[in-house]
Amino acid sequence: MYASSANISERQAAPPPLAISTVIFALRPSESSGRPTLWIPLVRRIREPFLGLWALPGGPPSAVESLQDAASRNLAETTGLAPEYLEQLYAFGGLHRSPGQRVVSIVYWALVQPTEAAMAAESENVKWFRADRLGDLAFDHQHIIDYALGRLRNKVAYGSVAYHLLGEYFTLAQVREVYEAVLDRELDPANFRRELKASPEIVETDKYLQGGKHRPPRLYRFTGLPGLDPDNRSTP
Amino acid sequence: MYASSANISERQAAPPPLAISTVIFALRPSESSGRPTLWIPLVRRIREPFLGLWALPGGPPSAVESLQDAASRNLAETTGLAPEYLEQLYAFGGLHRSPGQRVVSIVYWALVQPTEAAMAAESENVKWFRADRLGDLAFDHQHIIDYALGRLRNKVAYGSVAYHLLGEYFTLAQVREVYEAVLDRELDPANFRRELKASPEIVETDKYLQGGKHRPPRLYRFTGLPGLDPDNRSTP
DNA sequence: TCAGTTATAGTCACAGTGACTCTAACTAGG
DNA sequence: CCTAGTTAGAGTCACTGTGACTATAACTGA
Repeated sequence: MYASSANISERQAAPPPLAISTVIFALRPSESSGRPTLWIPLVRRIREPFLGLWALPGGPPSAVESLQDAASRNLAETTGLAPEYLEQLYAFGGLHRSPGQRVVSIVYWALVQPTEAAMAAESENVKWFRADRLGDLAFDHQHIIDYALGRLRNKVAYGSVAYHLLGEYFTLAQVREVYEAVLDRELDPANFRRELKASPEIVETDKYLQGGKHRPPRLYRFTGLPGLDPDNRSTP
Repeated sequence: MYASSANISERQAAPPPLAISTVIFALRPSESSGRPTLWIPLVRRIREPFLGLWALPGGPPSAVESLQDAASRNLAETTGLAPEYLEQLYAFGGLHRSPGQRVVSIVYWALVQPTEAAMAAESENVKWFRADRLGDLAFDHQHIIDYALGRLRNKVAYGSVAYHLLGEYFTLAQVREVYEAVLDRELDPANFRRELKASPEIVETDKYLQGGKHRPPRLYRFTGLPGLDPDNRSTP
């Protein structure tokens, strides 16, 4: 009775087309406050559906690259950047995500460093937006970005992922600003510093950041693993 | 320069075929100790590649069902059961997962209740195995199961997912046995009980479990949400 | 030289938790 | 009926991590 299910496994129906998309996060100073905020690059739709609207960068995976390589590639193509952190987010496969044909999207999310992000390529059809001020997006991309933001917040709160949004050297106050921007709440500077100093992945350097109007803060480095798909490091 | 990337998004190459697979967990008493252990149903391959080996239940999604519905369906087809908990695990898309054609598998993981699992359908080509004694599996399915086990452990340790492996009524000691089986270490009964009693999702009933050789323990119920894809509850 | 600002160290009270002890309530066997 | 054995379940104690807060250090700019 149930044995026939093994047959079903290999019946070939018309497979839904597959796409890879990537939510790319980087920090940029806010125009108003100057404090770091999250930004996301989007590409303009140049055909129907949703012609003219902004959408996540993406496309079909080529036959000779892994899913992660496809994500990495469309990140490079839209921004010219290499990701500091890249991880699979979720596979979205609802029936009505795209008008007309049904598409299954495997979505990745990436973090890139601000120094690079500042000089990232922009053009008529590629533009960066503040993550909290996106306007109308194509498809279900607003929903996907919300989901990615949730994951980012979760990973920042419980993991050691915030450093991938910073450069090689950073002050503890800069790390705190990243946490505050992502989690959207203020943190006690003294307690936050105590917590970071307890982490073995954060090491002191003998450099200091000069140029402020106050006592120069010490610079630190992150010595944890580079964050390329930690969930899937050994997956073929 | 980068604007052309928007074109790439829609160039149509031959898309890799898509499959949905499901890792299904249930508790059964161990033959030796009688304590609960994790079991997984597998289906026998009835064609090449890997003819005769055991594999995860799965198949292509039909054009008219969501990915989760497809997972739910092949769960019903192989075991005759409805999942108590069902969540997306990961999309595996390496180039060499399957000899010959490249396949992208979106894998779900499920928990089913032991009362049902005990009477689950078995046949020549569908059989349950202890999760820690599987033997040689087809494709990369051993790797996928290891990954699912890691996720299960993590969710048990930090979430409230263990109850979906139990029936409606359970004693606190039974919950502890589930934790011990999944996490593979012993837990202090008194402290564990204190922790559970602090959780508002676990409520006392006025029933007791009779039939032991000792003081009858009180039965409790879980009042949290049913665990059908909490990550994706509102995703189209 | 002093005011302003941030860095950095330190203190205190409290909540959560691991290890442990003690009593309650049942069954089984004589 | 009594006692030993077993698990249920309550409670204690010391330690640790953490939020709130205070105090001092080191710089800049007027």
